[in-house]
Amino acid sequence: MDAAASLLRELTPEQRQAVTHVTGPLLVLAGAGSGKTLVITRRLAYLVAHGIAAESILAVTFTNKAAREMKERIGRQVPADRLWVSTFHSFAARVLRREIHPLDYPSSFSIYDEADRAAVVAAVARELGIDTDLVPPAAVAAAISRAKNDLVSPREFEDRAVGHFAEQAARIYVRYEHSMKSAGALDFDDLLLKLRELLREHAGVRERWCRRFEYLLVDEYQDTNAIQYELVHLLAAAHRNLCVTGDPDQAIYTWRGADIRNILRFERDFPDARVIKLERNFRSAANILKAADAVIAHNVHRKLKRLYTDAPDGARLLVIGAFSEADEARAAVRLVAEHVAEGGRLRDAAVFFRTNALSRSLERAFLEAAIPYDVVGTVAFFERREIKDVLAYLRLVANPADDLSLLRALNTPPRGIGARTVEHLRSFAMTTGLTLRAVLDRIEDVPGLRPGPRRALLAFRALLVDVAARAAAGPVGDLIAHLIDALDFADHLARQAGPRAEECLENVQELLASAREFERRAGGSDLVSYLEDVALVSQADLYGGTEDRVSLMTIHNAKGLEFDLVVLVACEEGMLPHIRSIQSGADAIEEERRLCYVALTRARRRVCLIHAATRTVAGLLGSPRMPSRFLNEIPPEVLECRSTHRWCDPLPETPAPDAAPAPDARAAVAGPPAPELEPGQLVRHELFGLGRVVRLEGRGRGRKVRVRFHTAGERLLVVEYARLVAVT
DNA sequence: CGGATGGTTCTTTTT
DNA sequence: GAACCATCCG
Repeated sequence: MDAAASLLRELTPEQRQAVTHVTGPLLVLAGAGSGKTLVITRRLAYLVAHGIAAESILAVTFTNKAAREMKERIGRQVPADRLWVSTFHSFAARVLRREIHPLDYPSSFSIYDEADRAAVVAAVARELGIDTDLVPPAAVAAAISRAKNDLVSPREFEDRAVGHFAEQAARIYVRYEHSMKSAGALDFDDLLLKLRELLREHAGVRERWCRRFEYLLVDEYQDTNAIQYELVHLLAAAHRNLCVTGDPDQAIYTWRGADIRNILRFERDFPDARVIKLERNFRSAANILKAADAVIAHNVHRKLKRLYTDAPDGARLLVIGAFSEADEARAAVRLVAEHVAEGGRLRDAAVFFRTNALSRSLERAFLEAAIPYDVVGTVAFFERREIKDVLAYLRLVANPADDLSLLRALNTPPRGIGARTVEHLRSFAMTTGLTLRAVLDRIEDVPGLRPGPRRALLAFRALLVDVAARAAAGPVGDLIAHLIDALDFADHLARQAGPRAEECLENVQELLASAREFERRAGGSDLVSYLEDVALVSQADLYGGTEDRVSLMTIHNAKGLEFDLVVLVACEEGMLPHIRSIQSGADAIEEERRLCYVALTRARRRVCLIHAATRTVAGLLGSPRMPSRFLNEIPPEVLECRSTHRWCDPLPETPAPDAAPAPDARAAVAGPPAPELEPGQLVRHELFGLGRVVRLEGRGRGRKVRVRFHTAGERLLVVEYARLVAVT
């Protein structure tokens, strides 16, 4: 029992209670920074240490990354290989692979992401001859998603439809479902819905999984939606060994169907539930906590909760007024540079923003300052065009009914199959009720094809047959490598992507590497599970290498993370709270306030809030901007206000050697030793690609190098930070 | 058919 | 500023 005893070390009495609670319902209301993750991992390890079989435990987290980390942490204390830790969506997909048969789907079903759904909606709208100006596909896609979350079937949707948009959306919804079904495809909402259907209507399946998982834990319960709520209750109904954790003040996903009431009514759902509040904050300096507390206190619809800390006040929160977004970005860079100069590491600093578009000016500024950064999920890796192109072939092989993937692969790279040919194929498919893949097999019967396209189609079919054979024979990595080769993909990218070709090719190489990595991690190379893995990665999953870089991300992506320094940009009316929320009313404003709360409580030591007086939105300079109302909600005594004109120039100097950061931090920032540089030397920069050294300037730590990059133009970089690699 | 060109229209947050 | 489109020409 030594292992079990060590699991209780260094816990507060409340934390200990939560960890040692074994049977029956448990609600852990965990304030920001109160050690929630610690409690969850310790508790799961505690269960295993007390003889509960790991495979009978299911833990649901918000991202796959959180799942992986949690599993790893537990694994350090007890054997955790057989523990199921995953997101709702991954969990659903995993169960459906084994159980979906009664719903008349193939177990190799495709998973369609948001972009795929939009494409299907657009295609369906076109088929139905619907004017996409009056009925925008994006709005229809959103309406369909909302309907699914509210358990509204296409038929019910149709019955309720009032007005042109709703009526047309209803027609599209009906046809969309049909199209998904015949493609053997599920969208994100379907994953949860189909699992719900199975558990409700197929007693055998229900019993199997309810018996299998005797202990359930759901993290971030405040952000579960109605279907997730129902799934949890279906699975826990028999044994009621259900632990949920969360914080209503950190609910930031109501816009996609999450319902805070799920967590608020837990005690009513389970009157005998044990409720444990974790209110002591171990993360933030007291001033930061005071500010966050004061802001969130303005929310009316709220369960009262008080966070406290023994930590010292720390610095005041810095509020900076900038002129423009460029000015703001420079201020952010300067703050990060100062953090490093004071001995901090880049990986302990983060810049948060409300919308993705705001990352651009920041990226430019950090690039210019040659400070390495990581952007979490701007264009998510797996949504890149070249990646989706390659994956389309794999998806098609895994699920030949997947028409969307076929259409994508059909003429990428261009092989002489144009819109007219596609129309012939589609109308033949429509009249015969065949999938496009099946139409290819009967290409001889398709009327109206000219010899050129017909030959191209035959070649395409032969390619698919070849790829399918290889898929059956070898690992996914080999398959991708073969595809890149067989498609002449490098050549294709060079033609299609122009100056970005190299970057695209690198992405494709990265895909190959990730497939190999998957083979290692999963210990197998099953194509279907690889594609599932790919489809369900979240933006946050791809973030967080071991490298020392400053993090740039949306507040939503910051959930669950913590940093010494947090810079929050665009603290303006219209951005935070966002204009759309201002327009949609009080509840939306409260969610924006929770976002602000989440942002503030990520910080351990230092918070800087920046607002700009002007900002270009959609290429246009907007009207003057007001500082965010949330800034006014912070008590002035914990604030320090500045404007950039007294403060921001001159630009940050590289710290002098004697004022240098601690050796370990410096080493981390500097990375590998700089290569010997001289004019004419060919070098590679991680972001700018290949270039040639023009000139060296200065000496010592501040030494700079001017490089003319093939694609990124000429740039002046600090040698120490630029991480140039000499190319011979 | 495919690539290039120029015009138009957006931008909240994401599993 | 970029992503998406419609249109035109080789």
